[in-house]
Amino acid sequence: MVRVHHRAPFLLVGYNLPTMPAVGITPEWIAELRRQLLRWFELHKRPTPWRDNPDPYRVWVSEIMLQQTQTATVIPYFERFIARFPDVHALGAAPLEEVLRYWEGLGYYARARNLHRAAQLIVQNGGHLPTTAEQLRELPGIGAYTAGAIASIAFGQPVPVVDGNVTRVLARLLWLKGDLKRHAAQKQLWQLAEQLVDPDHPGAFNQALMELGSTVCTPTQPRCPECPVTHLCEAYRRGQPTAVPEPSRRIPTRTVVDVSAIVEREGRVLLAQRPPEGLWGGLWEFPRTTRSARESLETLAIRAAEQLGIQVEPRQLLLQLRHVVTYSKIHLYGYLCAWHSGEAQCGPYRAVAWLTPEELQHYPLPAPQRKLAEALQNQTVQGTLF
DNA sequence: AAGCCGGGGCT
DNA sequence: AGCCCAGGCTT
Repeated sequence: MVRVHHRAPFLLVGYNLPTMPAVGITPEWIAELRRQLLRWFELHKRPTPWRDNPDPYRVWVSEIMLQQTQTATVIPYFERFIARFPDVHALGAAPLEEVLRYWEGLGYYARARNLHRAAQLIVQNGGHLPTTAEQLRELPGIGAYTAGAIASIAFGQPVPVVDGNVTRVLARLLWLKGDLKRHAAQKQLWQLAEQLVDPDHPGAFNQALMELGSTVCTPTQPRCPECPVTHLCEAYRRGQPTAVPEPSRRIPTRTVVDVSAIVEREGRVLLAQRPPEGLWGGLWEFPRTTRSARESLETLAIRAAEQLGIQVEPRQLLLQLRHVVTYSKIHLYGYLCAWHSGEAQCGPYRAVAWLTPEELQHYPLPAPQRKLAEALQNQTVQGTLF
């Protein structure tokens, strides 16, 4: 016998997939979860431009931007992007370089490249987004999560979504132990979410689950007093809301030093374009390289200059140092292999250009490089090494 | 299954 | 200054 408003009996069994509860998800429990989440969401959802006007194209753009990026960060980017590319036709017709310029600062630039490619595919197929998760999934940049999000939010399809927020909320509600990033666990979470999603309000339900995860059921400091479903939450009942989900293995990080060379000539600065794929693909940057942080600054600067193929000339060359943390390896990004009489040729870089400060505005740069460009314009670049 | 993308938030 | 976060894609 299970009573509503009372903890359902959880029984953790470990025969095959020990992360999943065998008992506890009753129809009453699900109905109460839906009711409470939908009510809470209606009261507490953050106003966003894509919620104010959820046409499929806008939902799509917002969901791509929201991958790995928080809502507050996305909003101003979304508004600028939509103002310039108001529909799929405008996006498909625009040059990639301009799309990247509007994406500048958001990171993960493959998202912009895929969005652009997908827009062109959609235009070729009549200009309408597919309406089912399965069909959406075929577009570049749309995986299981984004397909479910667009299908449920924009088209009202009763399909689930599982992202990091949903994973965390479900782990806490149902006390799911183990590494939930593993494929077997993710598969189970999708099945679970499929059972839970409200068939009458799939978009609101999915957004409610994610919104709860991002504003209340947060990773390190959950605001349980503000949570509408503590009475359904096993982690809360145990008094250990942050004990689940358990952390998964992390790739160790290393500190490296990132060196940019600012080469000026007759009021122009030297920029290089990165290869179309990989880190900062297709973006431009001041010629730069990275080296192990263990070397002395002097050695580092000399080696960096050699690496960039630039002869050290005190008045022309400025090296800006910045510490960065990468995931697992030290990147060596690109180099200029020749530098003579105003001509610069490049190795892994795709192209080089001498740009005036005005022209610099129209080229997509990674966020740290844009900051350097702005510092250069404001004449605040200091720390000359030579 | 594991690693690569790259910003921002938090401590 | 360093740790944490995370969907899609490649290998």
